[in-house]
Amino acid sequence: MPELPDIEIFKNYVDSTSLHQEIDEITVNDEKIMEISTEKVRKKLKNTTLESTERKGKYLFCKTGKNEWLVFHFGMTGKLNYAKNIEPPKHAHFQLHFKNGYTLYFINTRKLGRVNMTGTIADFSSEKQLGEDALSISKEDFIDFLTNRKGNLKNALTDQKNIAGIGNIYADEILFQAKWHPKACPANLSEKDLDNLYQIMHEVLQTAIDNHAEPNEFPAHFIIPHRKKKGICPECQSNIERITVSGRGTYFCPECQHSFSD
DNA sequence: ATTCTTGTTGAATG
DNA sequence: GCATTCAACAAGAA
Repeated sequence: MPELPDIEIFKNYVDSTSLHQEIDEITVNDEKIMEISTEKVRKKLKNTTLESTERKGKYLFCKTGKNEWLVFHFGMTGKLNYAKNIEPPKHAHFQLHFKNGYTLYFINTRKLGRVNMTGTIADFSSEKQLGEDALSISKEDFIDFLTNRKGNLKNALTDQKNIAGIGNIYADEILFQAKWHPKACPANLSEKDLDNLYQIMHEVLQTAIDNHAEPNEFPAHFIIPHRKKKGICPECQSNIERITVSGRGTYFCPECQHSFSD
């Protein structure tokens, strides 16, 4: 489930498995996921190492020994597996083979993930129009952005150009915790409401990371485990409703979540 | 069998 | 130029 908390877990995974080991070779099994040519990536990665990682929004950046960055975007079904002497996993369309015999498999069931490289994260961010990370954005920038924002609140939270990292699932969670209807108009939020929403955005994302982005480890008051047909609100036991907001399936509690401050 | 799905992009529409 | 909606990508789950 690759949104900000999931990518943070992937970052920790790369940090604890794949750093400081020389890369022997790469394998690309489907060019579709490559945003730059396989040959360029091969030339840049062979005989170097991954030295450190950064996450911004839903992107994972791995700094190489040559001072460039290998970039992963996980799409909707991307994940990583670091292993030795195994049958390559299904859909492991990109593979980094290390000289110690291990391979880092980039598994992308649906081919919506991407592999890229960049000189600097700043350049990459401007190319992709990537906004401030949701865990790094200042309260002032957050409030500035939502003040005068048109459209619905959920769409604003998932706009990667302004707040990077929140996707469909965590937007629903943040709005549930903040008790806002996903279609609420940002203009309905007072300064105090925006302040509160900012705090809750942080809390939800950090709590998810602390719980390994594993929904079945989430606190009982989270809506994510109940985000399904016939789901029951963990706060008031009402039936969770499903609607479409900005083209995405959206689950919310009609009793707890409102479009205006009380 | 049909519908839905964690994401992003670009075309079509109003 | 906007905001909004939809299709496309692809594979699998419900």
